[in-house]
Amino acid sequence: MNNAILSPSEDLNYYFRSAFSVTCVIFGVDEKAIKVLVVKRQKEPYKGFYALPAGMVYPNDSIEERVDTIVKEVTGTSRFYKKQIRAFTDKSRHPLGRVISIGYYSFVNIAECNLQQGNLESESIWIDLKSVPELAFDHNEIVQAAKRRLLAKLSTQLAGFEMLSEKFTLKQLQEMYEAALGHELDKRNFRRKILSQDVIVETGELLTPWDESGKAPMLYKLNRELYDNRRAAGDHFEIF
Amino acid sequence: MNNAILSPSEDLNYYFRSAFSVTCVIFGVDEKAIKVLVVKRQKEPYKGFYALPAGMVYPNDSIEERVDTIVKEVTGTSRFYKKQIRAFTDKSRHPLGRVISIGYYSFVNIAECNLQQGNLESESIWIDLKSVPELAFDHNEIVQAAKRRLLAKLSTQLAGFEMLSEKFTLKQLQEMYEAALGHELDKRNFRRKILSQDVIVETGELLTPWDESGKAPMLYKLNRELYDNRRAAGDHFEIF
DNA sequence: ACAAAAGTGTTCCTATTACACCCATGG
DNA sequence: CCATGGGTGTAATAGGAACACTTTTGT
Repeated sequence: MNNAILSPSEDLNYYFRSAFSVTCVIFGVDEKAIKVLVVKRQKEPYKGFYALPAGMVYPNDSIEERVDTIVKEVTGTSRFYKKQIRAFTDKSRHPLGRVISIGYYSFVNIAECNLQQGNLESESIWIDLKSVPELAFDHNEIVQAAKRRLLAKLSTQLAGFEMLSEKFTLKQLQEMYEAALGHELDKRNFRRKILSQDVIVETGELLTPWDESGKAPMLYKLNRELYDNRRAAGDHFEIF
Repeated sequence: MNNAILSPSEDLNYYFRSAFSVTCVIFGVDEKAIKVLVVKRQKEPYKGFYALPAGMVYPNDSIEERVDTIVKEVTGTSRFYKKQIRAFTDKSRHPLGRVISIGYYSFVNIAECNLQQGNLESESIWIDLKSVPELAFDHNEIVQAAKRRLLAKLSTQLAGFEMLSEKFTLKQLQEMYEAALGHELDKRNFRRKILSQDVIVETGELLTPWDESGKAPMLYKLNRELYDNRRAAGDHFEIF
């Protein structure tokens, strides 16, 4: 294509020949590891490859709503956090034409999910973030970018509650952090630092059922209102 | 438009009716303040409003190259840093159709710039980041996002050298940081912290010409190779 | 000799780290 | 009563913040 030979009117129309999609990196924590949701592709291109949940977006559809729809559809839960990573714009990233994709990362609680298993449309599994296989399109690059964002978020802020149940033990929170950071943390220092932020509060309930020996641990929850207000006021809940 | 009435073949084509643009938030430092480059629009829509430098992107053009072209064209320099902010995707952000814009922020040295002044195409000025007027499209939102990124970058990392000359005094570096952070810094602590990172090195030259009284200050420069290598290795040059 | 800016060390204090025992519960 | 995990405090250290004077140069 040569811009110079187009007349002004052809020119303007020519801009409106691109498409965009959204691509979701959905994170959860399980077995003390960070997992990513991938879906086996049932059709070309990249048939048989695992890929991130993604979808084309119609010109008059909202991007964010499209992401919400995809995350809900594929996980079966509507309690999740999401945030845009960036646009992925390689010219050759999609074989069907110029399709730029807006990447999002998302946190869900794996225990609350109901993956659509075994139907023709999708076969989805949680894979360990440390052993992501070769994925379709540029999805490995998107996972890498998402991983950096997850790391940056959790290593500087008190966040990621959507990967736990609404009520959680401090040990579960700590294990999520250890999985994200890739190293162990001191129990006492961790509890002190978290609780000093004043937004994680006791519920008064103990974890149940409790099969282990010893005392059942206290359940805590996020004071979401205080958290959101303080974030809106610029507080970053720095913890490391 | 109603997706339900489209046949599958019409359906696929329908995706390819969007356009995208790039929008650049170009930062510089001058008079101990962070400035943003804005251009007065000579045509509709938003004729007469100030806007960020931006441009539509053809379906087969590279986004990043388009950004480079725009930044060079509007500033007249080709020494700059740039990084994607995110995609701005509001359905109604552009009156001519569905145009999502990929936002970039950029650092340039204002002293090295040659703005295209007074021609019909553009009238561009540096405005203080603290007093940005109402801009065209969703450009105020893009400036806000860019400002947060600039703050995050400079307040956690040793960065922003592209806003200074290749050789700079530590005082100039400090004043850039003070402008970005919005508060003064202790000279001795600042120098200690910066130099302890080992990537800012003396050139042996003194700043010249030197009209002030007293001793002319030492010029320093970034050891770019070491800096890039250490960044590639995951070093974040945290300084605060 | 004086005015103006450059350049340099030390002390104090706060924040982070490292570390070990008692308690409650269920079998 | 014993095995297991939950829950708590303190001492040592390192890093950040506060702070003032001497040196150089041009007028």
